[in-house]
Amino acid sequence: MIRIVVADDEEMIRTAIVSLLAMEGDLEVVAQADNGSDAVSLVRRHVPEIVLLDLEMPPTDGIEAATQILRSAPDTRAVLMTRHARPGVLRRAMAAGITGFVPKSTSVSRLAEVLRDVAAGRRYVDPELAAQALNADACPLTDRELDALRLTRTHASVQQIAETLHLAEGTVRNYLSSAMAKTQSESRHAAAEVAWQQGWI
Amino acid sequence: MIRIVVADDEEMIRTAIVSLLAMEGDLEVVAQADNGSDAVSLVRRHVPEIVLLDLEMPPTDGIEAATQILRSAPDTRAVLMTRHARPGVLRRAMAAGITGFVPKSTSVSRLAEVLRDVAAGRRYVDPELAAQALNADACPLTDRELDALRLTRTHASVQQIAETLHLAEGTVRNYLSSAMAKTQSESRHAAAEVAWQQGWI
DNA sequence: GGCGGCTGATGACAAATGTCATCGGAACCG
DNA sequence: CGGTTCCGATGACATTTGTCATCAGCCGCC
Repeated sequence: MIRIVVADDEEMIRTAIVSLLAMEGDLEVVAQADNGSDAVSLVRRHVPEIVLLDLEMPPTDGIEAATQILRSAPDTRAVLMTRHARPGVLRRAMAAGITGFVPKSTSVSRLAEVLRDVAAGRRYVDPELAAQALNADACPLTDRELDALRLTRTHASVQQIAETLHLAEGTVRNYLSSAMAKTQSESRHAAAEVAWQQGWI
Repeated sequence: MIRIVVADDEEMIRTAIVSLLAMEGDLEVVAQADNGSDAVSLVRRHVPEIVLLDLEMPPTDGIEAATQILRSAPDTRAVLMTRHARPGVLRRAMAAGITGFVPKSTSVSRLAEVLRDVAAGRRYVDPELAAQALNADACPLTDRELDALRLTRTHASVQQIAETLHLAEGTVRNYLSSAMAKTQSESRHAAAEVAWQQGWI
């Protein structure tokens, strides 16, 4: 029996996945969570073979949850699911030590196969995603540029960004200007969008 | 046998829903689509009792698809599912003539019950959503203000918005300024976000 | 018939944003 | 040691964006 903890904030899909996985005979869902931090504590309690994590889970996202889980339960293998497969995310997820990565364009029966593979010690990365990630450009942006873009996505003004980062306004403008040039965008908002789409932030 | 067409762009959840509904005995999924326009033509072909539509489906969203479906197949009843239940959306969906509205925080078994209710001629609206919608403020924005905000969400500049809408730049600035005042926002981007969160666009 | 709201526009002005050149310090690498 | 890159800053400047007053036509409504 392969013991699994499932975390996804969307009830409908989580319950659907759990029901279908439960019918697979060799898979047992021992606990489920609707957010990242619950997932961390549930894994600590149940120590399953596999934890299946949604990437998009506010406030703690899947990669962050996986990082914490793999630190406290190094024998548990983490498999990430994602809705929108942004290229750079795979790179960050691999760096966090995850074992499997599937897009939500996978059927649940296929997912079950992947979970068996992972339990058997193999890794699984969706080939489409892997190809994307290999073709993807490495992030050309510096840490501070990424900081400024992250805050831009929250609709903050340059002044607010400067305050938050404890920088001068002009410095923030410089970072954003540089980020816009690197992403060939015409506004900081568009640049932030590009960085997001690429999975850089 | 209740005949159903299901449309959701997310494969994993669509296949999961379809599998679980199929086990219900009295429900039969006769076709499925991963976008709005396919859903419209499938309903035209199969003329099911019910069409189950995801709200968030690019490029044609669920409300738009429902509108077209109910025009060409007035006997089919439309049920909308949504991930993020923005208050104003329910109002627009009801205006489009949908019969059921469920959030994706519903389990699939509960969904099956709702579909039976709807097939039996009843309406179903998630009570949580209904309460939200009743408390929600009516949209204070004019059509043109909404147009400008919609384009703002795509990170277009004022100039680009003006070109797209065939307006003078100054006019667009006026609309946006007015929208910002009505939404108590400090930038057009924030105003667009508010309008989106409220379900006005 | 007048009032109010929506649409569309203009002009003037202030504030925010983006561009560019330039500087200094720190860290890293060959 | 020198070169390069990142970080942080400044000042001057152009452009974009937002504000405000004002105007005109159109429509619906009392």
